[in-house]
Amino acid sequence: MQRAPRPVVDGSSAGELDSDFSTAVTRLYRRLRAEKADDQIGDSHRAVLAHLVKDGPRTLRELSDHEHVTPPSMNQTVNALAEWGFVERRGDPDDGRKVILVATPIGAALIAETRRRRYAWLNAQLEALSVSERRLLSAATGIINRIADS
Amino acid sequence: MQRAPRPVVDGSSAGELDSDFSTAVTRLYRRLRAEKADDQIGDSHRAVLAHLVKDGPRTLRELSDHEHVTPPSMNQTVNALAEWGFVERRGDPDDGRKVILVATPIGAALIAETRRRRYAWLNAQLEALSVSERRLLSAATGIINRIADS
DNA sequence: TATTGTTATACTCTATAACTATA
DNA sequence: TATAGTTATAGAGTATAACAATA
Repeated sequence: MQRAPRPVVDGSSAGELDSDFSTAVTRLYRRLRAEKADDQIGDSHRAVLAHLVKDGPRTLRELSDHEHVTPPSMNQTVNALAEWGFVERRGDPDDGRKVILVATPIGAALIAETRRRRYAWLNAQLEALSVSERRLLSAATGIINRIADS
Repeated sequence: MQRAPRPVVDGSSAGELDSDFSTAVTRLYRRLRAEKADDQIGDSHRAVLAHLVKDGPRTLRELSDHEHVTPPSMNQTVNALAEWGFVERRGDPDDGRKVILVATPIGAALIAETRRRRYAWLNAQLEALSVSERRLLSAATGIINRIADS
């Protein structure tokens, strides 16, 4: 069997990147989740609430698209957030089918407080990087978001 | 209440990065999982099998440390892989307590085949990037792995 | 008919607690 | 006593299928 050609190893060819990059993202995701384990609110719930706080009210469909989960799945997440008093369901005056999800003041406060506490571990890792490495990660963050949204 | 100071916005300060970076990683993880959904083998199982194929035999503890999950959790993953014939359990001749997990030829073939098929979506996204953006992501991959391992 | 949201249900992954075997 | 692995069980998050209400 012929070996796959791998002339370039600096990451400038896409074939080199895919599995390495994918694996790295997956492993960091698990690590982040492990670090943030015993928090008030789970990771999925927090992501949705933070999105609502940051970017304003959204419909269920918009939320499920944004987080790349199915509408029923998002509905359960929203149910929990509503039960806890962190979001409110409001009808859309223009379209009776739609439901607008809005973060409550309590929800916004939770996100603010969580941000202060929650990223302690990651923040420490980032502090340990050089300035140029942080700039690099910052630039990578933009690219990663673009890929996630495409 | 006083606003948190945010003089630098180019990502060179760690405080800017934490939540943005964390959110980006989480969202890309979900997107990757959504893309890879109907595959022969789940994401967690694949990661373990790929690790064994790439880096050779490992003990259960080594695997659970590497993937940042608990040993019982990893044990279930390994049980499934063993049932499917993708890994084999072997005793350690030097330490009767240890079990060495080894990828079988079938397991290695699955990873090879999966690599060809599985990253189609991500690969297409990466192809669409410029060479310098790919270099940037490649460099970021190293940093991400370092953070995940620390 | 198509779209939005919802309910019911099941599956995957991971965790904690408790146990066995070996060092 | 400590460590490696395992079993039993539970919880979180997500998916699919089926349904209701509105456009």
